[in-house]
Amino acid sequence: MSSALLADLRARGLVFQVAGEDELPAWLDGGMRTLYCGFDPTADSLHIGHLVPLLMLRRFQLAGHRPLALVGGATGLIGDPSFKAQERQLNTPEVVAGWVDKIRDQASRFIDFDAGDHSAEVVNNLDWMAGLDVLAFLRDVGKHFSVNAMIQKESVRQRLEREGSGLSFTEFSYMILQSYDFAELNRRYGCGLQVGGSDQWGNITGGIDLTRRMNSDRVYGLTVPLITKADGTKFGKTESGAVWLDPARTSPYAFYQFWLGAADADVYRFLKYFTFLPVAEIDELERADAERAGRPEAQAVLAREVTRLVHGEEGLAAALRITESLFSGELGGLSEDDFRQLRQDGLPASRVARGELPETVTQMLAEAGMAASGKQVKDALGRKAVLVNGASVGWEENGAPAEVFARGRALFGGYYLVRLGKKKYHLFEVA
RNA sequence: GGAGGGGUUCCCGAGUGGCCAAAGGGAUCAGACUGUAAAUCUGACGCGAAAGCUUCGGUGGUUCGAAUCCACCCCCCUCCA
Repeated sequence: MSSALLADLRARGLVFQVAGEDELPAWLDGGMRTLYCGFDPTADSLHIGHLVPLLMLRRFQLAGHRPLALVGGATGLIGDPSFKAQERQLNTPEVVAGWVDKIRDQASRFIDFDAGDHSAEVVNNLDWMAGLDVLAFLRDVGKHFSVNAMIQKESVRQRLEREGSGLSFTEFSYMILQSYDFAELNRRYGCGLQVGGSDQWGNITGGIDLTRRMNSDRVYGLTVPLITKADGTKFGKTESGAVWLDPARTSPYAFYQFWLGAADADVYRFLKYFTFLPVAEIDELERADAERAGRPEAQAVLAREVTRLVHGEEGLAAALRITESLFSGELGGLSEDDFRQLRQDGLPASRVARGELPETVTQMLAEAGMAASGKQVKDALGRKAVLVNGASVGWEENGAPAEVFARGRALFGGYYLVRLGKKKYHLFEVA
């Protein structure tokens, strides 16, 4: 059942490195296997950079295996130095503990906890690390690690070689902690495979070695590739920062828009990475798009699929509702109810008292978060790139927000849909 | 403990007394072109509507004037012990 899974993963380009390549297919075919992937709490939400490994767990579960999602309550207190340019700031245990809870809930949505013998589980490495005493750790675990080998790892090389940065013992030890996780999960759950991002290769192989030494068991590792964009810029960033999985941080609408904006050069790859659509279907879509010459459909498919995966049917419906009303036609078609709905569905919105309008339009839009600074709004105003309920606003009106947001220009008494540039919308309610 | 090197605007990285809100590149934002693409071209890019205000690790000082000079402090790196 599982060589087929591996073949599919390869076809999707999801396999970057494999530890134990020769035996892994047979091992997977040999029955239900347990695998894990770790997620360190470095914020109160996961972001789309975590999506590929998260979906990986699900892919394995769908193929009949048992996934463990590990939340790094302990490792999150230390900080992974892998390929990081600088030493990281430590977070307090209270803060990390709070993040652990949130991330546990998020990760849980992607795996099935009610799947019989291959039901997923969420584990926290703080459970076995918290009670570990230093001497036991150094004697029983540390003794298996060769510093000579550790400093050879590519993941820390930069920190060791580059002038201007350093590596504390704390972060250097991270690899040992993660390795110990693997050995511990192997002991507790018979876990035999760790998946992770390509930056985790060093940590994964460390765990494989430790498991062999401590448990005399042969275990495997698999990394997924780093997601890149054809234009060389970093994947997963928008002007407002990371794209989060938490709807309170990145609304389903913004999430949907992010994927919709995928470049042609990336979109078919992304479909393979981030959706469960069969590869053949994706290839067919690519062919059709190429023939059509014009606007491709792939972005819409990608946005729909991934938004549904992360935010469910309801989140997707909300995203589509907003997208359609904003980008495909007349605002006139919207009812007062629709405006309320838009706000609820995640369109950025704010409420201002009519008596408390700021002195300038730039101030108003910047404060609403439509632009990083008033300067940017100024630029947009000067280029006729600001529309209020469809009507262009010029720089000369900057000093008169009361006129720009006059009652007579409102929709349904107090709604002003402001557009800045081509894609940024904000709903103002002036009462 | 000793010797040396370094901390500049989101990032990289110039800048050693006025011409510096600070070169250049990247990222980002806006415009044109388009498909809510890509590439390209244009403009913006510390904050502010403006007057003006606040920056170059920190604190003091020298000077008409400092990112640039001096003192002390903090942090980082390299080598030696």
